[in-house]
Amino acid sequence: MFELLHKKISAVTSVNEEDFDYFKTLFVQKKLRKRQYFLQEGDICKYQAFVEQGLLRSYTVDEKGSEHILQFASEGWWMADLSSYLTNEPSFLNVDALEEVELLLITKPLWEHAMQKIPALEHYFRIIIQNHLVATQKRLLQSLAETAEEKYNRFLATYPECVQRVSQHMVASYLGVTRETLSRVRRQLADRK
Amino acid sequence: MFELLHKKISAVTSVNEEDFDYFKTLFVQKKLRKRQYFLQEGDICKYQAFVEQGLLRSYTVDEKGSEHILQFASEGWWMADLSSYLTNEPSFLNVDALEEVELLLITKPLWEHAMQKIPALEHYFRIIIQNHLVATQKRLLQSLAETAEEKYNRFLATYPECVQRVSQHMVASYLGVTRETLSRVRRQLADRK
DNA sequence: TAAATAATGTGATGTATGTCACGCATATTT
DNA sequence: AAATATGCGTGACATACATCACATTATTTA
Repeated sequence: MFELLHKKISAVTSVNEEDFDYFKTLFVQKKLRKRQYFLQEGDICKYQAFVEQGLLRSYTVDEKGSEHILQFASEGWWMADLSSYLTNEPSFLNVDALEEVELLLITKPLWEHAMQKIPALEHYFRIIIQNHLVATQKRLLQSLAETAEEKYNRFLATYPECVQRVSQHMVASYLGVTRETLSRVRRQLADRK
Repeated sequence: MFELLHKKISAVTSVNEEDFDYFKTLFVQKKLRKRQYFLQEGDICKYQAFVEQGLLRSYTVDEKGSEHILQFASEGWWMADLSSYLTNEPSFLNVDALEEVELLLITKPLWEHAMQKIPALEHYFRIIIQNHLVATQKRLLQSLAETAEEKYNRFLATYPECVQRVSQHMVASYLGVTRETLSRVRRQLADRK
């Protein structure tokens, strides 16, 4: 049950068996049905989730009711409203399951305790947060510089597996365009072929 | 010369004097004139910079020649093309000085060596990178959800000091609108008062 | 202090994308 | 199997913002 987590950590750093055995004890398992919320706007995000199976999304809903997806998370990724998790303030994100999911949950106090006790774990999280930051910065600049078509092409190239698993409506609200615009972009691409 | 760095680290974690004395030896100092490049697109980003004095920006230039600012960094902040710094690949960002600046520079091998040797430093960087990620995620969602006027108002509220120090052209290219649009937004706000 | 450069404002016009409305096909639920 | 919800495509029209062009005012720099 912790094979994937062990594999992901080992890809970045080495944690000895004893330390990892301890780390494992800090998690609780949780399963969610498709469409079920992991977190709703306004809740305090008590847990960070490691995705063992399935697919989640985090998103905001603006005053007009439009959804804007911040992140998809499939097997091997972490998901939370980081801001709420760190500060204990109400979350501005919603997180829900796009497929049936199996999660490993850890609270902030236990997470911090583990990192403090095991420097290799702090190293692991520093690295993955850093990579996440780099990816988010690139996405921000692309969202400022690129047209709808360029964004869609880049998404296809960057997350080919994800395109198979989520609806176009989801892709559109990740890219920051309407589903109608995405539909037209797709037709233009198809016509040109 | 290292007072500000010491203060910033102490605000997050505690590093004993001996460790900090060692950490200090890993930096070289650098001064830049206004408008001088710290890094140009295509260069390898060999150094991460801690800003002791002055103001920098990082930005991309798209095919049409428009600039998109990723970040401003004033006293107490870190600046680099993180992606290039971490991977040793050519940077896609430009970084230049908006004022005369004094920087403390550290290479990646020395930075990593310090973090490996001193867990409190890895903790410090994990925290600041994490905060940076949270801020970048919020900005990304806001850039998708908000109008030009809302973005400008939020910028005013979030970075009041920065508005004093940079031109409107810079603010506009941070917000992802043209300088003309920003000028019109400002007039509407003034007229309404 | 003159000349050059950069910053800002503003009108006229263009355009990518959003909004609204509807039809059809495919899942999902009862 | 019927009823309902969900996803996707597409036309007509609206609009926020970009682009282009030029004038005015600050700020450098020679």
